[in-house]
Amino acid sequence: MAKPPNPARRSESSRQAILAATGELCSQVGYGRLTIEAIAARAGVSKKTIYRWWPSKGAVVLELLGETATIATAPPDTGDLAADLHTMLTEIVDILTRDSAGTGVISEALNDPDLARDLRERLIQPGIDAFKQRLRRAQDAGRLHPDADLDVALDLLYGPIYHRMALHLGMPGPAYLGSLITHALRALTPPTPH
Amino acid sequence: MAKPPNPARRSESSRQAILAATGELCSQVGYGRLTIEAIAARAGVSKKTIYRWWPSKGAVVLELLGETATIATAPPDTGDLAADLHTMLTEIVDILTRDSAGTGVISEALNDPDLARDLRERLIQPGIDAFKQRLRRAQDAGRLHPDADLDVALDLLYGPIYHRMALHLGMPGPAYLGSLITHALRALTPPTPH
Amino acid sequence: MAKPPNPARRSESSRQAILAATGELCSQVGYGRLTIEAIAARAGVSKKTIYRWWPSKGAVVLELLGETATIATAPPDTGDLAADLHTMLTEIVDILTRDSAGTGVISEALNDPDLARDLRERLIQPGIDAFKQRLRRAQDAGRLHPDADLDVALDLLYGPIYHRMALHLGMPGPAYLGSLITHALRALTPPTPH
Amino acid sequence: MAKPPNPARRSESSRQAILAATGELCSQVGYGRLTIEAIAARAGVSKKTIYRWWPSKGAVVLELLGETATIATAPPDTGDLAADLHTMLTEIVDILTRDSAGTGVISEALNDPDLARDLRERLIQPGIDAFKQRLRRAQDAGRLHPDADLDVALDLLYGPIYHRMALHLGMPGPAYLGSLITHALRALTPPTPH
DNA sequence: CGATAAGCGAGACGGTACGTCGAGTCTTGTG
DNA sequence: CACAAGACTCGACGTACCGTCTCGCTTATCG
Repeated sequence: MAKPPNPARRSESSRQAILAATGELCSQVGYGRLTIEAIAARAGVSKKTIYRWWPSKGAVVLELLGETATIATAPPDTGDLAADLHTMLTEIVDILTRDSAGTGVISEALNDPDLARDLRERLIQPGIDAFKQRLRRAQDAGRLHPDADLDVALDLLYGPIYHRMALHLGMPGPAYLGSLITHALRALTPPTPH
Repeated sequence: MAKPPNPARRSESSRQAILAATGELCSQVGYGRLTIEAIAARAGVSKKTIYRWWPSKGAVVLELLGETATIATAPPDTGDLAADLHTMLTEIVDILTRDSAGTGVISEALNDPDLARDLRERLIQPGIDAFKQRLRRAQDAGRLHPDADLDVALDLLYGPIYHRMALHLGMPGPAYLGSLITHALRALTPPTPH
Repeated sequence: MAKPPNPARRSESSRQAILAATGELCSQVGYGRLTIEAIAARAGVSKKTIYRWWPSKGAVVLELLGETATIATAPPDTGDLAADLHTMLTEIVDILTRDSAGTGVISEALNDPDLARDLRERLIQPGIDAFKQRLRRAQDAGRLHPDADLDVALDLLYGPIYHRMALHLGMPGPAYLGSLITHALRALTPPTPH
Repeated sequence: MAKPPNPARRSESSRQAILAATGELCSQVGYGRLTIEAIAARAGVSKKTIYRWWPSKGAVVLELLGETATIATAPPDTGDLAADLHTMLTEIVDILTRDSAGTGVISEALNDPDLARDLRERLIQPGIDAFKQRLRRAQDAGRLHPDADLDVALDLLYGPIYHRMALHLGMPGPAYLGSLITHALRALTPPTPH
């Protein structure tokens, strides 16, 4: 029945227009008030064209985020672990602070399992992999305890950001971020030999 | 113009019926598919009555959570800090796992500043206060570093839960929670004198 | 069941306030947009008080019309039949032109048999009786054909007014009214003996 | 802003279903209790589709009347003026008696200038034109006074019907209609030469 | 190289829920 | 017990978007 469209014949210009319109509207009215109807109108595109390629507005914004993001790239490695972590965390904070697209997709995904899966697979997991990769290097360099659980590390470092976002406790500034990193590393670092 | 109704004349039975209906529907169809229309119908109540006392469906569910919650109560204090933290964290995990009401309100609040404020003031802040109160006792008992920043402690302990919730990384089980607590405490504990 | 209230204890001041408010609102917003709610608010009266004494907004306006009207009084009799008819018809035209109360009640009565009955019995029938009384005098004076049907006379004289009102053909001015009277009387007058 | 829809793409089947449902409901519950909601439900049509093409329920019923009506057609001309008038007047009486659609639209139009204009232009004026055309022929044939004012004729003949409708005096039967026609013609006919 | 099938814009369609309005009823407290 | 105040249920309003569905119109393969 549901015959999937042929991606080869897809109009790239329409795709671009849709993502552009989505971005503009999202900054103007916020993710909550964003509608497919408005995106189509602003992009000069048929609603059908949007529904042909995306299952929901969340999926469109997700793709927009993927377009913009530098997240999934290789982690920075300056040799200074704390500084690199600071860079990585700051990027997430920026995304969640910049406009409502980031928090919007996260909020939508909380009620939409399909979107949640896409979000995790396309944006989150690559970021996690990069993070772990960087930490493993630090571990190899003896900077972290050799038995340190990297999942725990992930939670300790990224957790505070999402905690503060979810409960509106104020996004962490650079200094506070530094403090968090210090504490987290202390939990993961082998006791300094005296 | 918009004259606020007189709370003294409010029908308590309607309020109860609305909250009950909200709870039932939320478990049945999930927060996302919950509608004011359905709540009114199931509660045998006029939509107007709902709109008279709550600004949005999120606000209704928030009040329902507040009704149910034991969160804001005094924190447990068995003397065993790690065990008490486990109890407190488990409660949050339960709330976020039980049904879609908890995550639903959080997701809604991400796009609705008014709801976000209510959520923080009515549910979150009391919990934070209780948490800090417990930690301060531990600090006084020398269990924590005297200079430990309790905000950092909060973030390190609760952050992982919201991190995993927001990104659908799987909610932490008791064991993993224990591991997190161990790590977090290590970051907050004075170095054991050798 | 439906226990009728005791008219003796009725508050005359409330009644006055309701009718006054009705009149003012009717001129301001028109019969169509008139609501019981607004009448109660403007009159400083409980909605219940209105419903206690009147079955519908149409009934209130009807009573207001009855209060204002001079219709039911004795017909003018200057001896000049045509002039007297002109006076009587002009009064109706005035009522239907002045504000939306007159046409409003008529329009409501078209869909509300109870109101229709009240309208006819309280306002219309007395007017008809007065009209016929005047015509009968003319008949006795030989001014009309002795066999003339007064119902027909009523229809011929008043019909045009309601015709033009109902179909929005423009209410007749004094001159046109005169022409109508002339024609109607011609139909009712005995052929002049040659 | 308010972009009018493209009539070319209009669904004729929806239009038919709407008018049919309107007719059925109007006979069943009467014009007063007719609602757009019920029409949409019965017609299996979205409310939006009704609002897209009609401004109000009155407009829908008006179109239904226009669909049904034979009014605007050429007037009958059997050579017998009185008989032809009887035919024409009877048709109006029938429409106003058949169901509540006719009186309903008239009552609505009394409070809605836009509907009133549509009613007059689409239904009434063509009927008036046909009526006058027939009378002009009678005039040419010497059956009416050459100076007779056809507007007066219209008022004298149709007026009684609307008078009795508006004031609920009982719709005229065939005999009474004949009597009215006789009288009206007497007012419009040249004095018979002796 | 011309048919033909696809994506496309436009936007009408059946739906669902929205948030508001007013009707008419009911409750509470006052005089 | 009539009244002012106003909360209540009910039902309809008119609107907004949803996601689906024709329509013609490119446009880009493939027989």
